[in-house]
Amino acid sequence: MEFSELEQQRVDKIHQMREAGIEPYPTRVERTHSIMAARAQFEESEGEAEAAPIQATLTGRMRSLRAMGKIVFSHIEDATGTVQLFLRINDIGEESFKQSREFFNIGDHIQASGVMFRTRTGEISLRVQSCKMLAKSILTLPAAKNVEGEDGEVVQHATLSDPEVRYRQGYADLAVNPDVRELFRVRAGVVQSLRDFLNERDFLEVETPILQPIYGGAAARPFVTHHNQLHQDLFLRISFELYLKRLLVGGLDRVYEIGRDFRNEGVSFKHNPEFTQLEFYMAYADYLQIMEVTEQMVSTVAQKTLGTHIIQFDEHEIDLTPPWKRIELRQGLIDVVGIDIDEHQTAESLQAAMTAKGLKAKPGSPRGKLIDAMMGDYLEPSFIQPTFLYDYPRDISPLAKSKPGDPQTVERFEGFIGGMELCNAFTELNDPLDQESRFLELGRTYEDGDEEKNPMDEDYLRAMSYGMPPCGGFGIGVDRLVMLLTNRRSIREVILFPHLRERDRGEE
RNA sequence: GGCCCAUUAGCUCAAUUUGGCAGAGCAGCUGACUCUUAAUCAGCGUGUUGAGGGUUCGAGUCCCCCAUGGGUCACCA
Repeated sequence: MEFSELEQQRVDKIHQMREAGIEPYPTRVERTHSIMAARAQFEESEGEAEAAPIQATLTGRMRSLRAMGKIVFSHIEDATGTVQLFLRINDIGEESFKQSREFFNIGDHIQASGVMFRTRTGEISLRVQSCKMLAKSILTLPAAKNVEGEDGEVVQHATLSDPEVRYRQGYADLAVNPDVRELFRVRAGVVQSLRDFLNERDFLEVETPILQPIYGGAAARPFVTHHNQLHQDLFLRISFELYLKRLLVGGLDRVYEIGRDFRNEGVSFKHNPEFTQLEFYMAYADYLQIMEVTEQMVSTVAQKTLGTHIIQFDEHEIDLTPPWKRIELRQGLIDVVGIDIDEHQTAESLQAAMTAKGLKAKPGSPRGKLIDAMMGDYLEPSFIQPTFLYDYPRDISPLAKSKPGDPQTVERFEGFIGGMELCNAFTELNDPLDQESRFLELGRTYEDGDEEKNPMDEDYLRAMSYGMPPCGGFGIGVDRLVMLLTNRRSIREVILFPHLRERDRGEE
């Protein structure tokens, strides 16, 4: 490690401490209360006439330091809160006081024992009788501080804001920005609420392979890896779908999985190469029932984690209360772009209609992709309030069941909130012969080199041939849900250690 | 991948317009101060201005190139 002069001073202190017989990174720690518990116990005792003093040993990171002659004020912070320490030379002794002043810096983890009391200004504090270093910091954490300038303007100093540092050094971001810590508590609450919701409805949580010999269940390019001993290429999964539906064949009627998907595609404010997905499959249900479950699930999660169905996202106030708006895809496109996809059964015809309307249409795209592109460009951004878009073209939905009496359309819906696609669901195709022909259809539609082409999964077809119960399936991007519930516009804000390009270290 | 913007002290930012000694606040260091919380007071600037090259008497500033980040377009269930 190379240190700046500032950092070298801290390293020198570490050596000086050891010379003075003080271990800067001791092995044993004592702690009698969390900071929150000590504060609560003290406040309770204040109400009693003859309460015994609250003796406490607290631990935390030093966040502020105000030394004035023979007393020192400092705030320490643990996961539960902050409390002021009051160090007085009379209480801890001259030698100990001197060492504290010499060796303690903002950012250090320390342990302090003493009695809870209130200062003259009324702040709950710990009158320290003894203290010790738990872990010396070398790099300085920015200490957020608000200072009023000469012109009366309040300037906030030294809060970490460079996005590159915040993402690359998430630990520093968390240490310095309390709202980031709070965000990940909300995230954990969201995941917990999702689990609770499904568990209460008799869903079984399962774990299926991440390393897969054949990828599928979505139109996306995979990451490829290799098993050395087996001499076999493997793919990181792009969805859980095909494995979870095998479980329905096996008699697990309601299953779900929360885990990581990997897609080898562009990154953006709403795409990270790895992201957290929830998928569930529910036997003896169709997509209409799944819509109802979806509304209930998302609004329940919001209620449990935020205490409300009304969320603020960007400039929008969004009401998650069921039922959500439902728009048929075909009708939505008629209303917004003025094209009836039913009148254009071939890619060529649709392409011509789009060009005539002045819409951009990538030449040579299959019909389904053109429809999908129109939907993404013109419908998706306008769906701020929760909206289900339903009934999709068959050729972009190879795993969904056709609508009765309308073989070109499948029972599929996507849910949108805040102008973002949030979830995707359908009545699952359970006819193995139809499924096989869908796979073959796809093989013809996509070029051989197109990695989005779903490879034929023979084992999946075999499973389905044993008889898969009619079911509804559902997938939701958990990161995007967290973005909505925490009002963050970038997926990187809600992921710990989001992927960034590797720094060029060639010169070191 | 294309285009635009950014990168200056540990952190947040000036100085770039018109090339002329690289500066503040916070934190840090030295000293004073026994109830502060923006502590206060007196001092100290700690830097390969993202990397490399060029123009120039002189470059943080202008030019080229590279890297990283952000935005946007392309791409993308």
